[in-house]
Parts: sequence; structure tokens; C-alpha cells
Amino acid sequence: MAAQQHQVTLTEVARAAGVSTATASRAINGSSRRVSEDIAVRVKRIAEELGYLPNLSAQTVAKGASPTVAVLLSDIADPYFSAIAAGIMAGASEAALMVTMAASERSPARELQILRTFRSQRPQAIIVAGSRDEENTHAQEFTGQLRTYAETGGRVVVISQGPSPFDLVDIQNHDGARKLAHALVDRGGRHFGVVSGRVTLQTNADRIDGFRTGLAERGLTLTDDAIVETEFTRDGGYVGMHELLHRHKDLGAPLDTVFATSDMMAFGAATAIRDHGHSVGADISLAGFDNVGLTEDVNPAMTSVNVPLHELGRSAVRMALGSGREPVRLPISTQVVLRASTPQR
Amino acid sequence: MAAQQHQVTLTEVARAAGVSTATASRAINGSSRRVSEDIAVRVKRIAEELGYLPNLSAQTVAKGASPTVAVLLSDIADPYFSAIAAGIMAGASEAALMVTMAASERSPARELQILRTFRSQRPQAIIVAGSRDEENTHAQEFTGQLRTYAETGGRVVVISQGPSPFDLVDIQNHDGARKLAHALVDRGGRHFGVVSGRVTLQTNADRIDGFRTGLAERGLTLTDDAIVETEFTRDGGYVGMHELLHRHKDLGAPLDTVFATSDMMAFGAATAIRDHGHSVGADISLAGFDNVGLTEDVNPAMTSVNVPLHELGRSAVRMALGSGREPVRLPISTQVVLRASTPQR
DNA sequence: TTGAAAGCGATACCAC
DNA sequence: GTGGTATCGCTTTCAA
Repeated sequence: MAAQQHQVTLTEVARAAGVSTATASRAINGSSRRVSEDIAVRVKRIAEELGYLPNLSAQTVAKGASPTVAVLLSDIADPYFSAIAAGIMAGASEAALMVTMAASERSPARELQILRTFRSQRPQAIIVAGSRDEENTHAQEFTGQLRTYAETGGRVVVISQGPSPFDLVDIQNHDGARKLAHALVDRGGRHFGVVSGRVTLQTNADRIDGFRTGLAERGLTLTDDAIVETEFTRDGGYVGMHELLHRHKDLGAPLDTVFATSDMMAFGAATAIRDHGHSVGADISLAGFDNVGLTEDVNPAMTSVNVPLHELGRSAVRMALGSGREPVRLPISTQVVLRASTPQR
Repeated sequence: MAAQQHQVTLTEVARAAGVSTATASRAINGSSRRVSEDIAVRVKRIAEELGYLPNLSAQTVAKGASPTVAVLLSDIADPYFSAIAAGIMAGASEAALMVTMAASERSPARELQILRTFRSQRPQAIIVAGSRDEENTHAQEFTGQLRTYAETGGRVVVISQGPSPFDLVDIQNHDGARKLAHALVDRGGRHFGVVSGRVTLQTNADRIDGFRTGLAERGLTLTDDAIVETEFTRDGGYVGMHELLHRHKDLGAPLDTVFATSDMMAFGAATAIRDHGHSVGADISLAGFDNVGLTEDVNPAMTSVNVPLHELGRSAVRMALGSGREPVRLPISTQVVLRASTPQR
């Protein structure tokens, strides 16, 4: 069994090439100063032969900055976040940045803890995806930490988090939900219900509000008891839909169209509808939001509001590279995508 | 506008506390040497007040190892990988490790490039998820790089990659597919088709082979022209299913049950079946593999073979922490989950 | 226990 | 252009 070998260092390369470490550094990793062609070639060849790889941490210490973006999200297993993450990774790859990632699993305490670790890494930027609950007591501390990070030269990009002192990727939730309401009324919907995640998450509040506004513009009212508030997950959608159907059975009130504030919730809701013996589409129209993968593959295909998640992830990285003093806001427009889950009725 | 501030360093904390940096280091980040209680408390308090955060890169340079695991996967937007990634992140969190992640997007060149970057980071371990194409010319180079990394003290964990000189999380693909074949025959399937990703990916080869074995054990033969080989993605499943239906139309041969070698492929295949005017379940039974999220929410619910992806991700991290000399193999058993997409016929 | 000082692996300033 | 060397922030011998 091979004994533990050791990583080749720049000093060794320099010695082998008969130049100073300064020159070797310039030849291999480049700098403003130039190196004569022949030396550059020789040093690079020797580095190659020796299997030299720069020690990123050493470079980071010397330069004072790490070629890294740190990404905080709620749950990578959720298609919404994994699509964003894919975009971020693509953008980072284009910009020759590394990505470090952590999931809060929606725990505020964990969120703070992750932020500390991120800050220890001195990344170029921290990208925060996933609306956090602004009600929680950690929120203030969290923002404070981010602010300190920004003041010490870091860049912060927040995805879909309402007004913020940082760069913001601003998904047009309100507008998308409003347009969805219009489309659903046009398809003959009259009696609406909503299954939503906690409204303390800005995303949910905006989507509900936009939907309500859209209905109002068509002369319809969305009452509070037509809205069920549960977990912002697939299971939440399932449970919430049960609750909604239950309410309407008690009330004897009709219900022809349901808006779930995310596709994941809509998927759960669809199963709940079937478990109640009803048919999605034929009996109850159902729409989601985000247009994640598989909206076309469920049966019936799910009406949704498209959010260009992948592209938005790439954009977040580009913003992270910015250097302006003032926070930038990048609006991301959304588009209704009508499918079979909301037939004309 | 606040001027750019600067990060507090250990030296500053030490000076403020009136102790040496050595002592401050021991007090804050711990070491074998102990520090008297009162000094420890004082230093920690001052560090807190000053907002000190250790510089991880500096620690890494000094210690020679970074508290990080690096994860290479094909595509984080794929539920298979995002579930594994979620498990890895959970495991890393438990072990107080950071996670850096990159996606190869199934490009061998990119894969090598990522591996170089990873090695530059000097992580504790590199976890490779996603079966790579062993046919490609980069494969050898890739393994060589990993071997070098391992020889210089790094730990390598490979997920589902056949026999390997590294730690291996060994998903029982062959056995799962075999059991699936049995179950499908028991449900009345007689005329089988397979939609698969490239068989140069070990995973596909194993799943097909297991399926064929299972059928053979029930006295049925799976001929080569009943197998369509396409991209190992949702779209591949869609296209492949079209092809399969097309072939059978030409042949006038019956086809009652289809096995897609991943759930993503199965989802695409289901839509293709519907696009052909057939019904999944009633006309053609369809089964996938992996049991990713949403198998229960598509309609009809999709029969699959469960792979404990999240748990397996956590296990991968635990293996990454190991220190044994010999590579470890961790078998991951799989279970058939029958659902409505494969009714009794 | 504590501190002085020598690394860790690189970069960058300052001479030459 | 090239080399010498201080420096980055931290850990860890080695003495005291």
C-alpha cells in the first residue's frame, strides 16, 4: 500500500525550474507582471510534470479573497431550489467560481449557524435563496450578519425576498398570480379556493395578494375562509387540500377552482383531490406556481406560472460579481402556462 | 455609506485580551493544550464582542486540511441527485463539514476540470455521485486523478459505480430490477419492453441485466429489440417510449409492460404513452426505478424500486470520515414498490 | 499554562 | 523581467 504522499508545492516547482517562487507564481497563476516566454513555458511544463496544483486556501489567505460563492437554501431536494441551484452552479462555472452550499431545512437557528460558517470562508458572495420567515426572532440577527458581511467587502444576493438592503432577484410573484387569476376566470372559474404556505413567508403573501387582486379585477371576491394555510411543501398541499374540501363539504358551498401557491403544493393537492374521489380538471381545476419540471408529466398536466429558475440562478451569480455601491434589483417576469388541469368550464 | 471595514483577526483578539496569539488560538479554536478557565472565558468574550470569526482558509493552510467534502454530480436539478445531495448535506452538517458542489452536466471534460479544482481545495473527501460513462477516454484519467488524490491523504467515496478501488456506496441495482421483474410477471405482464439510458453507464447495464435475469427466472425472454437505449433523462424516456411504441406498431407485436430504468425516464415515458392515445396502467403497465419524490403524485401513481437516496447520501459522508486503509463497500438494498401504474392484468 | 517564533503555501511589494 | 522578502491569518512546536 502506497505510503501517504505529499502535495507538490509552488516552492518545489520553483526549485526544480531553477527560478524564484515569485517568478513561478507569476508564470503559473499569472499576475500584472509578465514573465519571459521561455521561462513561463518551462515552469509550466515542470509544474505539469510534478503534478502541481495550487493550494486554493493558501491563495485565499494571500489574496484575501476566495473565488467562491456560498449558497444558502431551504432544501435542495425541493425542485424549486434544485433548479435555482443548477442555475447558480452553471453561472459559477462560467465565472470560474466554486460553489459551497448548505441547507437550512427551514430552521432559523440552523440558518444563522450556516451564515457564520459561510462568513468564515470569506466567499466573494453569499446568495440567499428561499424566503425566510420574517416573523421569527432570528430574522433581525440574520440580516445584521449579512449586513456586516457586506460591510466587510462581501456581496449579498437575495432571491425573492421583498425589499431588501441587498442585491435582489425579484420574482414577480404578485403579477404572476394576478395574471393567473385572470386566466382562470376566463376559463370559467367562479368559486375559488387557495392552498398556501405560511403567509409570513413573503412569497406566499405576494402570491395570495396578487391572486386576490386579479380576481377582484374580474369582480370576484376571495374570502379569507377560502384560503387554507399549511406547510409550504408537497405534504402541506396534500393536507391543505383535504382541509379545503372538508370545509366546503361542511358549508355545502361549491368549489370549482383551486390555486396552490407552489407546484409542489399543487402536486400534493392533486393527490388529495383524487383521494376524495374527485377528478382534477373535470371536477376541480387546479393550478400551481413555479412551473418546475414534471408539471407536464403529471396527469392531467398542471397549469402553472413559469418562473425561469435556472436562468435566475445564473443571473444571481452575475449580480454577485457586481461591484456597485448601491443594491441592484433585478425583476424576473413570470408567465401563465395553461394546461389540462384547468380546462375550460 | 460605510467605508469598507475589515475582518477582525485572531491577532487583534489576542492583543485586546492581553494574551499571545498562541493562547488565543487555543482558547477559541481548541487544541490538545488546555488554557486556564478564566483566560479562556475572557478571550472568548472579547472575540465575541469584536465579532471575530476564524478565517477558514488560514486554518486550512496551517493545519493542512480543510473541513470540507467536495461533491461531484451530474445534474443537481435531477431529483435523483438532489435527493442524494440533500442527504450529503445533512450528513455533512452533522459532522460539521462544509460542502462544495459542482455539476458535470455529463461532460467528461468538465468532470476532469472539476476534479482539478476540487483537488486544489484539499477537501477531506471527494464524493462522486452519478455513474460516469466508462467508455469515454477521460475515464482512465479521471480515475488516475482520484487515485492520486487518495494517495495524498484524501478520501474518495463513489456512489453506485461498480467495482472500484475506492469506498463504494453500492446500490443493489441488479437485485432491485430482478425483483421488479418478478413482481411485474406476477401482476400478469407477459410482453415486456425496456426504455433505458446508455448501457455504457453501469447503472443501466445492471438494471437491464437484473430485469432480464428476473424475467428469465419466470421463463420469459427479453430480446434485444425490446430494449430502447436513449438519453438517461426525462426527455430520453419520452423519446425512447415513442420509439418503442413505434417498433411494436411496425411489428404488430403486443406490448403490455414497460420498464424504464429510472423514474425520470418513466415520467417522460408516461407522457409519451398518453400522447399515443394509450392509457398508462389500463393499456400499458409502466414502472420506473429510484422511487424519487412525486412517484405517488403522478397519475396513475408510478410503480418503482425504492432506493434510500437521502439516507445513502448521509452514509456517504460517514464513509468519507473513515480512516481505514482498505476500501469499504456499503451495499444499499432496494425494494419494489407496486403502485397503480402496474395493475393486475 | 503561556509565549516566542517557526512554519503552512501562496502573493506582492520593492529593489535590482 | 527577476529575485528577495515581508505578509496573509492561523497552528504548533519548543522553551520557559
